[in-house]
Amino acid sequence: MTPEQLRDLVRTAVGAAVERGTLAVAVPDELVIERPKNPDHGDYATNVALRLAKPAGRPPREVAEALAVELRALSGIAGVDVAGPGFLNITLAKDALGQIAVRAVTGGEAYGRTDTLAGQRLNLEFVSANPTGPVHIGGTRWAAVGDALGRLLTASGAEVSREYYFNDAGSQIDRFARSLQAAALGQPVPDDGYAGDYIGEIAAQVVAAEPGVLDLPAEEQQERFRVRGVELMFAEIKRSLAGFGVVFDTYFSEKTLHDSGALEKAVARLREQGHVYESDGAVWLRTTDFGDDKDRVLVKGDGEPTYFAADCAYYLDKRERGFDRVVIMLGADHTGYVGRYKALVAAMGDDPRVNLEILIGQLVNLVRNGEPVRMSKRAGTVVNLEDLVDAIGADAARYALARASVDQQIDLDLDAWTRQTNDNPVFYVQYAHARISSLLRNAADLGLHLGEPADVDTASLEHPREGDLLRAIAEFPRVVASAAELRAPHRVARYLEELAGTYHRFYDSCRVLPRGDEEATPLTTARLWLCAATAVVLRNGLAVLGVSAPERM
RNA sequence: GCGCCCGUAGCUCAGCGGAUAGAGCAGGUGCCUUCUAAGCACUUGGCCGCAGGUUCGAGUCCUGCCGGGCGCGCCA
Repeated sequence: MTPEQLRDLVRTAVGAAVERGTLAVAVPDELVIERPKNPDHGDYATNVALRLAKPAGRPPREVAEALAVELRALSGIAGVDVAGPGFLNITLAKDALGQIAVRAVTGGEAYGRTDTLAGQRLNLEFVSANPTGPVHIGGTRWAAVGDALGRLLTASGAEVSREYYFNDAGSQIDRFARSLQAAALGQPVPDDGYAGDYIGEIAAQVVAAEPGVLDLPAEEQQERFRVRGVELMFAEIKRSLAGFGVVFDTYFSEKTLHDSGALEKAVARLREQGHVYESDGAVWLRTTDFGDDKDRVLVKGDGEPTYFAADCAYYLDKRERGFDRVVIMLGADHTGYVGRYKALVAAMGDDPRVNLEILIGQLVNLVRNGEPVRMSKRAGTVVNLEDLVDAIGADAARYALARASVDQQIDLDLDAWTRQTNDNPVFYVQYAHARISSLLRNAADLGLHLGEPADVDTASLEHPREGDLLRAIAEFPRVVASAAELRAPHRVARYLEELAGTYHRFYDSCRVLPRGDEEATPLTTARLWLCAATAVVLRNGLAVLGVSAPERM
């Protein structure tokens, strides 16, 4: 029995009590089934009686007693206790709890998927690093978290499109082009330029791709470096992201907005809505009408549109492509961005609470030998995605970045994550999977197989550690659903660590395979199902995080 | 000054208003003659930053303060 099925039973019990006349309340839509920390409190607990006490006009414990009577009569329930202020502690029948293992194994990759977000069309934008250099450590965090979030949302039934917006117009790109040009000509880096070994490498590639480029007039030459450089740099970024397991549905070029006239269209629309004015030779959007700190410039005094104007056009484009919710993940250095973005959405006539969601994630600091690593883009001492992967591996990198709440700054200790010992939680989780894989291989060697679901004696799983494991497995769909809803992929990682620990403890006290000349029993088969179910959840959970589930370690 | 995030064990951090606040690491003591010891068991360690408030119930919600990070451009 899953917690969801139990919730339905509790609802049934409330209905029965109302019908019998022992309780006079409306059956609640939402009621919470939780897993008690204390094993003496049964398999599951619900606070429904505490919630219903007030509307029923009766003390919580009386309500609880009335519900307990009804619940005890239902099948699959072995016992109900009223405890504390009025909690209902529920113990499931052994076979009902054990069926979780069967459900997980037969569900396979689908176990954990729900339809809690069905019908939502989401555009999920993350990374969006400009093609002026490799994806740095901050962008790498969004790659790990954003990709995991995308998988979570999909698993919860939402229709998700992953998008990478890149700036290939404007002054940053000009500076990039001049830096490449200088490098190719053997000149020093311009004052406002980009440094780092990659500049020289890209410059050399541009020269190789366009043999005559160095003989062109300066301006034309810079243009070639700009176009080719962006192309090459972006290919590099895509390659490193792909190596990290992150691929986008759409790579959206800012330049196309400029070229298609989308910016003018967006400004015109805002003007129609009556939120645009002119001052000091510039065109402004009155974002202060929508809670922003100050109004924002759309078109500068020199006639050039701002980046913000492109944002307006980009938002409009997403909406016109049919996304009802625009989700954007940004670093903490873009916090100031939230107010103006909400305002622009409101100025467009949309509701920022419905159509927009900006997820701000805190920054990543690198630590080596206990000392913070000072990074400077200018000096080229930046640690980027590939550096991190080279140092600690893609699995560890993705896990390390995804296991922390995005609200929390990360001090990523390169030494600790380089050690690849059990300091590293990802190995703890992966090890559990490898251990099960090995066990199942050994079982097959002994001629032992899972067999048909109907033949499993799930009631034989009576050991407390088996119950712990079954309850942990049963949690997975709820963990996925809540992590998706809360936009918190790190919950999946923490859950997996808990599950792995629960499995290791089960393994330690419950022998699965027969020893020596012992015969296999129904319990042997039931435990094989339990192990296989655990492996399914570990695989599915790691898959959400984009981390491999090794068969051997 | 204003806005956002954080403050929980020696360290790094979990904790969707519920019962006795958890994990890993670090420290201590044990457990491998057969399923992976990258494991397990036991143990040491807490004014959940401070002060009020809401609630049957607050680490969790609200207000104020203290401390740390980030941001506040006709840059992108």
